[in-house]
Amino acid sequence: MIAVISYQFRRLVRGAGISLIFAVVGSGLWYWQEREVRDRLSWMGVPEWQTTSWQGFNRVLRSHAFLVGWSDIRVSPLWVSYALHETPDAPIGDRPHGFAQDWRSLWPVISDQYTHSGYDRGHLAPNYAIARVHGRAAQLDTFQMTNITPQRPDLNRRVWQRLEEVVMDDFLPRFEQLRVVTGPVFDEHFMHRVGFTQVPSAFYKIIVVPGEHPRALAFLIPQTVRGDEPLDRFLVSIDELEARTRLDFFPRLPEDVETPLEANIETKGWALQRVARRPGRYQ
DNA sequence: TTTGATGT
Repeated sequence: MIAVISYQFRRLVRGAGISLIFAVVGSGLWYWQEREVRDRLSWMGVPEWQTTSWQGFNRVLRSHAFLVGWSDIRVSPLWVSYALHETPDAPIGDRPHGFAQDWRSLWPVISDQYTHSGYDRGHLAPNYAIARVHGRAAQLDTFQMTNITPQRPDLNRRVWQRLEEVVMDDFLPRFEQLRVVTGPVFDEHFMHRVGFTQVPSAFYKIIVVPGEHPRALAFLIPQTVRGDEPLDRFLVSIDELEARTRLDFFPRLPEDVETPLEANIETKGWALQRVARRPGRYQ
């Protein structure tokens, strides 16, 4: 009798041990692969939230060519991170007709909620840039609703479009490699929602030239723009964006590099005066 | 060829 119990017990222990090995090896592989993907799609670590406030809490959603820091509280991305490199000219895929619900958002975020809201479905990871550099599957990912935020048409179709065009037509040929972090800025006195999604009061975009001596340009653009403003009017320091978003950008950057890069607005070498007033393609 | 959307 005792012999039978002890045999079954040993079998149970052995089974548990094998399960544990699978769990450890499996999660180790997941962690290693996830870290590799994050390094490829971000720069110097994904944005971290300041632990003293709930506003920055987010979880990382991974797509083919970009990462999304998703907030279940704002029902919105807080940041989107992607990499760009020069590619030969080739036709890109057709613009898809609609926007897809993303099963990873806890609350249902549906394209219809934007209809007649007065806000565009504004891309954070841009359709054209991602399609050009990363191909069709990545392009389709940008039409997931977790990559979309409510943007006023004069921002989305004019200033934001002009900025994204300058990134692809000027900054990328000039520097060959770029890392971009972009996202919304919220104002606690402006609590309007589209569906479940909180409407941002402004948007930021940080463009980084990686390397031993990194450069960075940061923009903060309010919803209320007319559309024809010179782009350099919206330049800010990364420190200011960190104060407004309660995020810590590039947490793995060594402090002696981070301090000047994030405190200063350094425009030398970007040839901004040549592109800041370039007219948009629409309206 | 090719950069944003809307709505019929």
